[in-house]
Amino acid sequence: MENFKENKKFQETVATAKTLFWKHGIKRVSIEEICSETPVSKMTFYKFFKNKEVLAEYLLRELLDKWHEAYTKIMSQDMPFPTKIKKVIALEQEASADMSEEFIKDIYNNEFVELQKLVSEDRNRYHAEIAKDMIAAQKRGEIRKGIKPEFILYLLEDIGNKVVDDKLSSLYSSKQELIMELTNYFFYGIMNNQPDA
Amino acid sequence: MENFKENKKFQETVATAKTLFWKHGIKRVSIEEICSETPVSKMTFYKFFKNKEVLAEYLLRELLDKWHEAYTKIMSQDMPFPTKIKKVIALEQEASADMSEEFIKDIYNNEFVELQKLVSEDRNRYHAEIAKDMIAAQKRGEIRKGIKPEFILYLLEDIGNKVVDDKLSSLYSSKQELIMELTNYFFYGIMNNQPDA
DNA sequence: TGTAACTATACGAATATTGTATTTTATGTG
DNA sequence: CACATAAAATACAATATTCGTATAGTTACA
Repeated sequence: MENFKENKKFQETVATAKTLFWKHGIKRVSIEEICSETPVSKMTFYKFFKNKEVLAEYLLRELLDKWHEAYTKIMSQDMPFPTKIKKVIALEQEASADMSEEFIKDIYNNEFVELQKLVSEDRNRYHAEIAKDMIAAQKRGEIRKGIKPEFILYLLEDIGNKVVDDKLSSLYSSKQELIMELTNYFFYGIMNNQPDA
Repeated sequence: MENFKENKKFQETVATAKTLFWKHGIKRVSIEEICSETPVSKMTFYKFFKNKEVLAEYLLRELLDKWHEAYTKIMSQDMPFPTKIKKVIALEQEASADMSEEFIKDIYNNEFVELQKLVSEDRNRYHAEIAKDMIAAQKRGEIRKGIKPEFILYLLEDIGNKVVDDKLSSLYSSKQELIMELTNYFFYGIMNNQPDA
């Protein structure tokens, strides 16, 4: 696959797709809509991406990489642990701010198998890293001594499951809200000293 | 046409449609989606509505009637004119709060001719009424003496045009924002004593 | 049991979308 | 200029989706 990242038309196409996907989800947006909005001809589009899902994959990968980079940066900084946690939570919030319910649904729900795979693989990877950071924090006394590292990993997995739990989801008006709640619950729940809300 | 307003399935169908239309606009929502979400069979749907646009018409008429009722109520109350204006503006805001950009686009833009007709007819009707109220307010000294009644009507028409002006729209991140700005501009612009923001 | 309201299923027709092929039109670049 | 490159425009077959209707089956219930 060629690398089009410097290509102007490519960048414009990706930008349009991001706007539309974030607003309406993936299913409700057609390739032709992306093309006419950009504007770019359909032929050029297919030069860049095999199909709509591959484009969504590209965007999602971009998002996850950015998230990971920001997370690593926060964790590597020299600041109190609770401050880091707050920043990580804010990061989460920021990333999902302009994301529609529909977009998240399209990723978690149905037909886009590759996207689900991408997200779940990434989750595993990042969870391992987060767990590592948490264990290190525990050694430094920032996380309660009583918690087993395996339990932290378990909790992270569990959050992933809870996000797609319909019963729990129905208690919240949006997935973002639920994700925030779970993120808060996780980080504050394991911390040594509860910070002020 | 039969009157189904007491029918439970009818009410459920209308409720689902409202949720979906308000979120995604009209074009992006299919009849089948409304049916499976409600849930109601397609046959029953077509018993209620000839097609999607007729359903949207029903919802829009409901909305416009409610708006009008609330407006009349505010205007008939005994309170200072600036307070009324504020309430009317708040009403406008409230009505469009959970409405997506997409829904407004679908009404103003393109293919749904009947909806546009409905809105423009209503606009004329309500404009006449608003103008009447404004002229009465002017008689009571609540609106600047210098303003001609015809100018008020002209302004109201003008607002309708500005809403669909792409050049102006591009200055705002959403149609709602633009509509609010214009509504504010109109009401505050003609008032006798500028109320505190 | 009968009837009214609704569902389930199936289906043809219309539309929309996808993905590709072919031909034109710009846009540089030596 | 001439040539190469990139993109646009157009057209098109293959699918997929959506629409609207017909028919048969189910449920609720007086």
